[in-house]
Amino acid sequence: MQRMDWDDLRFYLAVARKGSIRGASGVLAVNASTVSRRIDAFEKKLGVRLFDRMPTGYVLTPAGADILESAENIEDEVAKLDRSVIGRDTQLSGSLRVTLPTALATHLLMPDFATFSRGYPGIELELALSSEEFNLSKREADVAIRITPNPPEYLVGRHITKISKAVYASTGYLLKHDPKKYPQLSRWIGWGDQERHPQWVKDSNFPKTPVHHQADDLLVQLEAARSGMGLAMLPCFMADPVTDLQRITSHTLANCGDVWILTHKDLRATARVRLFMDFMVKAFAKHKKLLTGQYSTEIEQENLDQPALA
Amino acid sequence: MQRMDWDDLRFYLAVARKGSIRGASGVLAVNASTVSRRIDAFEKKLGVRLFDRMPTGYVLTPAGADILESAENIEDEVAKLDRSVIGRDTQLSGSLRVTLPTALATHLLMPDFATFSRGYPGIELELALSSEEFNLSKREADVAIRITPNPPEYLVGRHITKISKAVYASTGYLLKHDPKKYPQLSRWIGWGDQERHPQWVKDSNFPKTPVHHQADDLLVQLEAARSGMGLAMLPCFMADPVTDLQRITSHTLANCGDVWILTHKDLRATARVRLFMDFMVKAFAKHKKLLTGQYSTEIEQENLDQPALA
DNA sequence: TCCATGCGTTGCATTATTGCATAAATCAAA
DNA sequence: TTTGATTTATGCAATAATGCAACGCATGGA
Repeated sequence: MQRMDWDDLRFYLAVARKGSIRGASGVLAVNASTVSRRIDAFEKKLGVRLFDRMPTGYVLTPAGADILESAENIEDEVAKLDRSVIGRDTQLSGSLRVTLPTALATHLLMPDFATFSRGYPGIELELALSSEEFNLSKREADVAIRITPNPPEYLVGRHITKISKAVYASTGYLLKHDPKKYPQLSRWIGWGDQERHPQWVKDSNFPKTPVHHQADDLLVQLEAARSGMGLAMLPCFMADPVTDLQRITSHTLANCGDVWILTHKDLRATARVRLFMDFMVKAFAKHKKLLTGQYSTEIEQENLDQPALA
Repeated sequence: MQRMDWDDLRFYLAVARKGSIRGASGVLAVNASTVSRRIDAFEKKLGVRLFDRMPTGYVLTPAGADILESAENIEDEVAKLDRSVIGRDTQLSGSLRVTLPTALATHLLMPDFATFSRGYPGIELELALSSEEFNLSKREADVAIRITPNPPEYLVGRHITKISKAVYASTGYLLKHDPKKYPQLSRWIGWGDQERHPQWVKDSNFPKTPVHHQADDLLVQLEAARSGMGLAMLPCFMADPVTDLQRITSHTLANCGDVWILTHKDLRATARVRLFMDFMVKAFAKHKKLLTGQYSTEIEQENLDQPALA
């Protein structure tokens, strides 16, 4: 009797989710031809067609949809097993994958990561910087630094600090414009929908200033502001160290977010995870005033470590 | 990031259960060296030693024991998935694995299996004849014919018939012995423990006849009785067709067992499973008098199809 | 219509995995 | 202690799986 290769389910799941061989080959980190051939072989072994080959890609047949739930349960259980193995690891070595927002890494923490890597060369630090959130349950990352009001209950960790934003513009822009006196003549660099006056503008100090530029990426917004395109609402930790930019309002905008450092429950006992989290808590303490926007002469010193990137 | 091969878990489970590489290689149907190498590689990938290499075999480390439960959950889910695939199969083709007690196959049903195979050449009938019970949940078999008072609830099927035993001896033996008049001078061919008068003897018509021969296999008991070694308590369907043997007591011993034909809930809609079960119900109907011990002239006709095997 | 783009499959060379035969190690019994 | 049986690990040859590059096919836009 020909037995099933459990690993085929991993291929099946990737194709089912991505809807294409190529897409699946990406997440599986193998060649597309391998995916194609293994799906074919899997269907042959089962004696059932799992996917319809549409011009647009692979779509599940009814039989293929039937097994999706089981396959996902298996995936969850494998992840759990994986965490249980890593969870009892007392070695200060091995890989450690950390996910965090791009901006925090590039504008604040990169030197700290470098220091950590230098101090613990046995730990292979991998950064997962992406707009998408990596799933700690699936062990797509071991530690997450997130900006979120309240983290999910299955993650454990510490609240680091609140984070502040303020309104910035370039020195050059402010020579030609006065948003306080003539708000309608200034321009917002915004994000999200193509509205002139979205909610966040109405809530701001300049509700009458229209949005004229769109950029979903904070780094791009910062560069746009720096080039004198208009006003931008930016996190203080990013904008304060940039000498070309200055705050328009002296006070900061609170409740912009809370920074958390988190790991999965199953990983909290893992030595290198604890070590890294403790290290980062200390590192964040150094940056606290920058993050909360309490600009002071101390910040000037920080600047030395924080060259404006990009 | 190096991802886990889910199929390694199959190897891990087999070794964990069998406690040895060699034993695992048997159930996995691969060479022992493959198992050895894959376990090594798996441990290396995880960075954890799962087994201690003891002289007596492989035993789980604490870390190895940690993942056992997850691995078993995965196995269950794979089996469920497997059944769900096969459960919607409407083709009258493919493999069909049937498990049943050896005696029923060799002494009664073999011609029926042959007829079925001839009638449906597309269905690849596999017989799993063994003393151990095959697990239908794990799809070690698709259909089971079992002698059991009440089948487990997750299996569905039909009660076929009660089965009867009687006491038999060879014609030659009865010329020299008279168990009814001199029970102590006769000898039982028994099974199980090495007792002279076990419970089943006390419950029989010849409680004073001692057990002098031991054979756990029914076929061996039958052959022993046929050779004139003594009395044997045998299923009527096996002994009645053998002309050398004759019943000592005219009445049969009821409550000896109930025959069931069973399949897993998930497989009851599968075309070839239904077909086979219906076929076997009809086949059993032909054998009913033989099974229940209602010996008659009809049995003589049956005999033509039932050459004494072994 | 033509071209550019994105996707899946196929041939071929390379790499990895497997089975077989054998060696080494351990334990039980003589 | 020796012998025999059982089990795991390793060298080598055969087999199977994989990656790469090229191709065919469909779609959408100029």
